[in-house]
Amino acid sequence: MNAIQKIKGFADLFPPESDKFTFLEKTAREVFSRYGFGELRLPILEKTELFSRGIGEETDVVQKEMYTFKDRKDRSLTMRPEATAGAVRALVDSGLAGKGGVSKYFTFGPMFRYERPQKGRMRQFHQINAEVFGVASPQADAELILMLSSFLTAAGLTALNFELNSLGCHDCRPGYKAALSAYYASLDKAALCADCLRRSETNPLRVLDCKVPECKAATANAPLITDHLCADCRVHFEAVLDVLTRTGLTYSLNPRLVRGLDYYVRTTFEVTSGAIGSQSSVAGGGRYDGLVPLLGGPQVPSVGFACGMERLSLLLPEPAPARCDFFLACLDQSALNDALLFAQALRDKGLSGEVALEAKSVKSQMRQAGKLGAATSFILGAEEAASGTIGVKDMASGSQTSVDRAKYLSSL
RNA sequence: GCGAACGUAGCUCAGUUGGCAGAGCACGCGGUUGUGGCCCGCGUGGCCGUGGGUUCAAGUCCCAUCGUUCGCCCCA
Repeated sequence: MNAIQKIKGFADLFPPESDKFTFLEKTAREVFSRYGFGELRLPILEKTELFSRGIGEETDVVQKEMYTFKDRKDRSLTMRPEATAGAVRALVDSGLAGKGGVSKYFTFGPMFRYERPQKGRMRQFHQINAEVFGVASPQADAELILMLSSFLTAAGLTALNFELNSLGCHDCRPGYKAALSAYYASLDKAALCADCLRRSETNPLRVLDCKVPECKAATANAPLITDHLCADCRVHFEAVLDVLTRTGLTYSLNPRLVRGLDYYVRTTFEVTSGAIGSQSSVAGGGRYDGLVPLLGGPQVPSVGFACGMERLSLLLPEPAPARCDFFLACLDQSALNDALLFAQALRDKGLSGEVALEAKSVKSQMRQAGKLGAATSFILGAEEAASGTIGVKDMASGSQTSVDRAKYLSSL
């Protein structure tokens, strides 16, 4: 029989890789709960329309990256490519959106995008998301960014860059886009790369984020969004920055920070690392005040972020091996059951360890005990089985004694 | 969707101008009665990614295909 392989861009996570994911989730839970966030568990499959409407029909994600298929009743369904649209749908669906007040949720889970895999980019990847619904204030943005920062710090990730920008709102962004288009029109046609020539029509903001040196040079003097913000947007952005500055968070302003999803307004931010290859963004987010109404709900201002677990995981050190209190070596086939029962009793007392499940040579069993880093080895052979005793060897010193099994257990 | 590199033992990788499939690690057994780490000996383990082609002969050369990796793009 031929073996069946996993599909491209999908990964099986074994320890210690899976331990890193568990650690990230545990850390996120602890930190987020200090900020009053509750866990939201969302479906992975949604109606396709949720994403095409929520993320934006013209975005790359919707145009060419979604896992979309028909179900048995011919409905178009999509494996979620991101979490925010689903979270908003859940909010509206459940009636919470109409209730007023503030809702704060985090959610973990897999996302799916049909892209060419590379370092830090999988077709199934995992995010930690947090969303705040119902507050328009800049303090909500600032608190969320601080929470993200606290989480990353708690996870031991410190060499990260925080970049912030404001994309303006539906009042001031059109004026800025017009100024930008006028600027591109004034440039020599050869000044931009082929991609950017196209983008200057389709997505003028994206040109600012191009990494091609000629484009960087050509846009060096381009008008900046931060010079075109309306008064409200400017005040909002400055309030966010004021809080972050006063907490001592190191950040940089990046007026060229453009995010690929249509729904962002005002504050946007990104956290990057220089240590994980070309997919350097480990977290990103921003304010999306228009999304809830776009998905059929009332006007509910919102702000959120997403963290890429695979990318964070690349920055995490190898976790320490699990503590091993004991290894129970069994030297005689006939004593295997007694060995297992003794190990069970030790584990019931809260100890961690392993027991021989087959009677291999003493040497190999002791080697295994050493390899596991067991603090203590127990040795159970025919002699001990008959007399109700067991050998107890301290692995660090090598000294060994014989004890009565029942008495030993009751002394723990 | 585009580009480049790479697929040989469980893992990391050698393999010459085409000529009997290799090492290290890991695993198993042993180095005098039932005791780990260091050291030593022996052993298990391979459709050389897959399918064609060239050749007396292919891991090696050619074509195709699948997969992996790193970029582009995009984003977390």
